[in-house]
Amino acid sequence: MNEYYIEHQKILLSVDCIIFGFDDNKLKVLIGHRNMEPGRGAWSLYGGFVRNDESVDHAADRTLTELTGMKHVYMRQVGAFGAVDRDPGARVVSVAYCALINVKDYDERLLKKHEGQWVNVDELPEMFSDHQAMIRKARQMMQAKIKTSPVSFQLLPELFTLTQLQRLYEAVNGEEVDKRNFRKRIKDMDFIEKTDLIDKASSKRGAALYRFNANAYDEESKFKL
Amino acid sequence: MNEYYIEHQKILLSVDCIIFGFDDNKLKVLIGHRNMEPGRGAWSLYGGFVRNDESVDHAADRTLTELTGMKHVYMRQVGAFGAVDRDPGARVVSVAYCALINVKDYDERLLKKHEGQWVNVDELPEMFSDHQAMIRKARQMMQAKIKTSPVSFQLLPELFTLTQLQRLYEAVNGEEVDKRNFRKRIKDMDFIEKTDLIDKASSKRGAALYRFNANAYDEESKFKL
DNA sequence: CCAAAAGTGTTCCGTCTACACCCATGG
DNA sequence: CCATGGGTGTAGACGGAACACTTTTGG
Repeated sequence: MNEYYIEHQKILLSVDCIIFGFDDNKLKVLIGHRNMEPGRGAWSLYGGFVRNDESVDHAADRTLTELTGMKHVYMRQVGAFGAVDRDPGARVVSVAYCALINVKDYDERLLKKHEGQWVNVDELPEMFSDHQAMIRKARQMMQAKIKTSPVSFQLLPELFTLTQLQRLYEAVNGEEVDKRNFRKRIKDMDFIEKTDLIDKASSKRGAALYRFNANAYDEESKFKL
Repeated sequence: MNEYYIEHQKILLSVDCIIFGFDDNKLKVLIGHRNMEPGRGAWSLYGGFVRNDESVDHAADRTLTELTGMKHVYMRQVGAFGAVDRDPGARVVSVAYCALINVKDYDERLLKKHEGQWVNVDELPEMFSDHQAMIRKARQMMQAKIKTSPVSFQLLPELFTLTQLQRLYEAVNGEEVDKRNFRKRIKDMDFIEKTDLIDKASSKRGAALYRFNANAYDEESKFKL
């Protein structure tokens, strides 16, 4: 009986990437126009089919690299989306992945070639299939993660100011927090290191630049924002 | 180029169920012997292939019902497992689901027919493929969930004592908690209702039986254990 | 009568929250 | 000289953790 279904199963497997970035104090997601029928032209996440000789994780990495030129990016599985009619053209089950990138780091030309657009995660357009639901789920994951593990730094340049970090935190969670309390929590985490450098771009006085020291951070470190 | 991969994709899609139960103050998982080559006879989760005309979620429900006779069971997706060589016989990607059932509720005959075995989640045998990893991930999800949402009641009979609930909580998290503090937290949750009934099975004195009132519990209720 | 589980409050300590003013500088 | 964002400390409220004894009853 199992053999019967194996022989006749006609399900395609794809991946979709929810690529988050942080810019202009807003959490953004990178989307594009779908380049296949059905639904050609609709707003869509970037995705692709899983190849026979690669893992599902690898398919997601590859999709991201093809789009941005970036490698070794922080990426986590969001989940499988498997409704029968989620793709009107064929039976396609898709595994969604969430990637966090620094908006300044990708290859501009590649992005232009693919006509990628950064959109505010709170102002999504109509999108193909269940892609909005994928983004919502990814954002929830992100909100949970950012409080207890040092993922925020993936969205920032190597050197950042505490105000940038705070604005990022606020953008992800959709609410403002007290500056003094926020900075107090940062001080408790030794692996967020103050450098001697000053960023003069954001203010006249200048703000100290910080760096996340991944080596100093390890399993027993407490992360709490 | 996409078309090329669609045509040639040879990936099968299955589901696997991590079925948790609570018995003898231990968290258990229901496993069986694999009934297919390769790996026939190895310890394995219950699973099956996704049909062309059903959602992935539905495939998981169906698998559980075929095994236990139970419907409308609490079930959540754990994630997709997609390593290339995870199944030595074919390219199979599997979506794992976690189900919580009350050990007394399933159909004994069906379970016997399938030769299901409850094993302590802390003492798993060698298992087929990545099934141990699936169980570990499901357990982590469970530990996170049980603290903030009322899933524990899925593992208990409708009427239960506070000691049972506490032992369950301890079994999931692998550590003991203080009885008085635990009961204080229960008192704060109005949707955990004390009944007039007394359970005499567990002690000479008898213990009050409680019930989870799902109607009284709603979105704005706070759940914190 | 005693073993075994049920049931019950208070104190302490650490953590989180609320809150307002001075500083440095470019224009 | 002033507008703009950077930087700093304290007091009070709240929530979590530690902790021990009495009750009931079957055997």
